[in-house]
Amino acid sequence: MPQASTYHHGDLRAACLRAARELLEEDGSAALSMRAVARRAGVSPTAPYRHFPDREALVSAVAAGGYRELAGHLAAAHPEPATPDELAAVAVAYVRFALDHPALFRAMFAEPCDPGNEERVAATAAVSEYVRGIVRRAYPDAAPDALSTAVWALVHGLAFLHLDGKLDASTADAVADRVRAAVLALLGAAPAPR
Amino acid sequence: MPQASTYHHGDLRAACLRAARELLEEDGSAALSMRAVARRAGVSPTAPYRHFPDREALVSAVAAGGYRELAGHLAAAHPEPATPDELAAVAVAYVRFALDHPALFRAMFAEPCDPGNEERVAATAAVSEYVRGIVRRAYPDAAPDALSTAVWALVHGLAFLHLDGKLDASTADAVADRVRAAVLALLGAAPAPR
DNA sequence: CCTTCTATGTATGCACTGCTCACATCCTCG
DNA sequence: CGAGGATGTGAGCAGTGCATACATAGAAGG
Repeated sequence: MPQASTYHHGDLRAACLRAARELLEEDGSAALSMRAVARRAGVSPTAPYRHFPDREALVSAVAAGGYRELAGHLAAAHPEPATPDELAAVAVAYVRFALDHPALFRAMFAEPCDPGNEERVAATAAVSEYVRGIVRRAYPDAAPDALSTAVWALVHGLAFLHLDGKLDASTADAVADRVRAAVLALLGAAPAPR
Repeated sequence: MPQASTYHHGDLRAACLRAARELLEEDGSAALSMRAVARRAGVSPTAPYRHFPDREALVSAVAAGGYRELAGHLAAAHPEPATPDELAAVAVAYVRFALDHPALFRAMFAEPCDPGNEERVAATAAVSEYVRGIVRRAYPDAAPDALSTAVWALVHGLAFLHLDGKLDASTADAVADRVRAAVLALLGAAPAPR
């Protein structure tokens, strides 16, 4: 625990990430400015630049955290899904996450994932691997790449269409039903699970 | 054609949209500022505000144009798709459009489609209806809402995953093959076309 | 034809932003 | 204990969105 020494913050990097995350949740991505983060962390406007070379880097770090959080959220929905129903439950959790954290979710996908940011690349790769693993386990006889790509794309697209108001997202149940139905429809085309 | 009268531009609104579109294609969404648009249109920094109440409105108008362009692009891929293969061709065109105009595509979906902007809402509704109509025609016996939602989400998700570099988009052929395979897989689960 | 009204463009200015650079402070380690 | 590097501060620049007051021109009506 950092003592109340005025000058050095103690863990400014973490404080910046937390502040950025809060700003994102409260007022959306437009409110996520370096200076606002600094204000919220109770620090001078340029202090965050000691930990993040530029705004891009801050956003990428927040996004990376978002990926980790998403992975945890999915795992919580079902640790090792194997049946189509279990897989659909994970899909519902994915869309739920997007709807619960719209600004964060957009930050995670709005800008191109610059290959320069290793943390971010690694985090997205982890999600990708997670989905692939699930599909491989559930459908060992299918072409895993094609099927997991299709599943991820379907779920990802559903998340965005709900976010954009193209699909009614007013009740959680309706969203869940829609996502489940779409995923099960896609999986119906795959070889039946063993 | 407007004469070279210095003061009044002639059709500044259209010029702004064109300039904004160019800036988007050239340097991405960050370069799309009111002032940059004004500069490119050869007009004072605040002139565009006569035609767009704020930046949001300008972006929404550009996005609306993008939706119309996308609709045209899809129709060009196949005017009235009925078979799964034809439908897949339209899907490929959708993803192609996203990859050819990444910044525009992101502008179309990055921010929540505020229900206030009628032009934008109408434009997205048109695309939605277009997809629905295709699916209804191709699969008259399926639940049209569920199936068209699933198809759109799949294709939309594929577009974003390619945009974000999660799927290799280096060659157009590879992208097309992947999209086709995913769409045909999904459609395999639907009642066969008559 | 001349006035007036309104749409459209201009000029100025404020608050804010990302970012740079010079400086201050503190912790660590030789 | 003293040097040096890490971390924070401060002032300042260029650029932004936008509001407000002003200028201009083309159309409408006498």
